[in-house]
Amino acid sequence: MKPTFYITTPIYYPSDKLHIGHSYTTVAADAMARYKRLQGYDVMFLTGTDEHGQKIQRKAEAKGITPKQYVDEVVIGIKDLWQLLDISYDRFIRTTDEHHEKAIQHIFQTLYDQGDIYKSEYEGWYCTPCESFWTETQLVDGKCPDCGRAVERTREESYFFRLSRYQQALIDLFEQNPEFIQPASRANEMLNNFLKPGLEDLCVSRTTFDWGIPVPFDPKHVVYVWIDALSNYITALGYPDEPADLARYWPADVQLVGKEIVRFHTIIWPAMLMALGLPLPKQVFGHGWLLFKDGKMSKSKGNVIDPVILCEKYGVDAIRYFLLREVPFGSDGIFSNEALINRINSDLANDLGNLVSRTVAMIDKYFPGGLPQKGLTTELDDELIAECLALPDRVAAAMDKLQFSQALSEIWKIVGRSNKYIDDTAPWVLARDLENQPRLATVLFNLAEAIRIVSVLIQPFMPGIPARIWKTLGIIGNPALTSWQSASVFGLYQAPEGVRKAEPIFPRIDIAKEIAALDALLAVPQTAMPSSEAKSEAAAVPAEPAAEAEGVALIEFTDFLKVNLKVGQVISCERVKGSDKLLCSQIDLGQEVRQIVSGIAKFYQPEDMPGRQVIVVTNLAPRKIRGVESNGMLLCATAPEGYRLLTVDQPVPAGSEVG
RNA sequence: CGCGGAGUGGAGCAGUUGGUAGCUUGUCGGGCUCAUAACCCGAAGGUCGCAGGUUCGAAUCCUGCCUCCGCAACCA
Repeated sequence: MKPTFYITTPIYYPSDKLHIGHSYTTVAADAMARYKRLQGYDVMFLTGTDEHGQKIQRKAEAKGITPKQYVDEVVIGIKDLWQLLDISYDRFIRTTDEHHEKAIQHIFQTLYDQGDIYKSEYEGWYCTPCESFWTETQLVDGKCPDCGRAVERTREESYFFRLSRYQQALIDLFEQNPEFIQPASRANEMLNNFLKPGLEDLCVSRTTFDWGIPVPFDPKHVVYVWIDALSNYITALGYPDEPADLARYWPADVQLVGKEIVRFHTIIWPAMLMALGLPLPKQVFGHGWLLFKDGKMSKSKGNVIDPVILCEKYGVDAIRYFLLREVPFGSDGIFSNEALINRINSDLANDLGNLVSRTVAMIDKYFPGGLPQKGLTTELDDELIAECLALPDRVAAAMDKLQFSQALSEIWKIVGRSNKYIDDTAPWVLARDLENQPRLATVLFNLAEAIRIVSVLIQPFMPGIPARIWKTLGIIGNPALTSWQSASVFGLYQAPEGVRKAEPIFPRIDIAKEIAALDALLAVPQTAMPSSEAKSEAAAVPAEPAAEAEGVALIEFTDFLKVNLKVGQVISCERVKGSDKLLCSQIDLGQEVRQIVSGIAKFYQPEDMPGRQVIVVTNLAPRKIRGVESNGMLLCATAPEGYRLLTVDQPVPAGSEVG
């Protein structure tokens, strides 16, 4: 029987459009799954969606459809995205699947029956209009952080999971299994921040919304995200009533998560499994984030990168290559259009693509009838051959640690070595003399062979390109030359029908032109109108339901007129005490002076503010922020470099209408 | 003193059983012409955040400090 390999991604929350960060995790998981399959493992690669909760319920209500209708639409888009990115998942779980819902009820009941879940009261501050609970620390100036109105101390009946019971077992787990959390530094974070200070029992039900799985014995409660979502990794395998796959694949070999949810996956999840008497996953890998030059990617900064657009422009394989090569898996990395294009140009077009082109061109030119297999070998060949033979093990060593970047870097050393080999052997010089034919044949044979080995080994990372290389090398449809095992042998190449010259597999990109186009495209990802270049497929592309939910609907002119905008002049400005983001300004609006609080302290100094003319929304409901009353809003552009205040290009009287 | 991460040639990064500081990209010079103005070679460029300490020897260990970033409450 084949050895098994079970790998998971988190299940994604379909309330927002997925961005490059989600793609990053999923592409990494896919590369690992493909690698293991090629090695001969019986692989189970699971991904899916976490579809319950208040936020989804509200989004659906806002659109006037049921939550289920809402998530059904979004899931179609997500699956299309995975198809676009060549994600080879074996199973896609949705927490609204009937089997999952039953399994969750079973888990909840089991934990309750054995005393791991108990009923108690959740004490907090309740805002009646918002129907929301808040903790002490979430309150703003003692008021509801959503609406600013008064909250009342309330107790809500809730079910709790006895997380505290597993504290010592978790500490032991961390200390005795350094492999459990990767990278290791994250284990310390968990130990110091959460485990050693002491674990509190976890509230695992809610009564404030009903889009969720009902607690079986108390249906006014729904199961909260912890048990509902985390359990997907076992319910997807049929737990509890169809245990065949569970027995086959559980425990998971590795569970990939972003670093922001390491805590849930290494504390709550193992505790739940302990309570259920199930083995723990062998490893949880918390990878880093893709950041921008100015920090984390987020919608509020308006710089979410759309994977769909990138794939259309550069091809899936190039994007996957960039994601896996640019940043060591586990660390944070910076995403920029320049970095992307530089990678594509130097690694893919110049190094690999050009190597294939020049090799195929020479074989075609010097041996149009086909390459003789054997020729004259010299010492110049030894190093290339030795490095090719050593490559598969190096790749395997890196992959087994999920070091995709390192694995690719090893492969590219051979690409570089091959380019150098061409210079060392100078085939065009050999070609001048018929006597050198045997030597020339060997040189080109070795090059074809090195390319063949590289093409086999890049399959996990770039699912599409290898076949194109095989076609041009004339070895497509010959499994003996393209199997994973064949990468460990040097000397297999043969192409009875000769090579076939083809278009470059990775065309070079004109940097300056592309950067400008990309910046323009990606700067407005939220709008309903894709630019002409993206339009062709964006219309057919999945992410639409989510995009709509982002509120891009057209409004009537009369709606626009509801917003009252005026030009104001800043009279004075000071920091809001105890905040590092807020400035409080007195603004002259002609008829009156307004106090307005803005989150721009990172980008503007209080002393630089007086005298500035700004655009003010004057008819916003007053709101206390950090205890300071704010009567309006200053309009800002959210540039990659930070917020930039809107202003007028010539001074105008304070209080001038904008419209 | 809330928690955590990071500071290495222009940029992005490697670099822990402490022993002459590496890679990619960029710049400059040279070579080649099979190839996607691609490829190959060479050069310039760093007191490894700062200050102490341990050591024969520290980017690497210890102490203190500085700066940046993320998380946590504040961006109407």
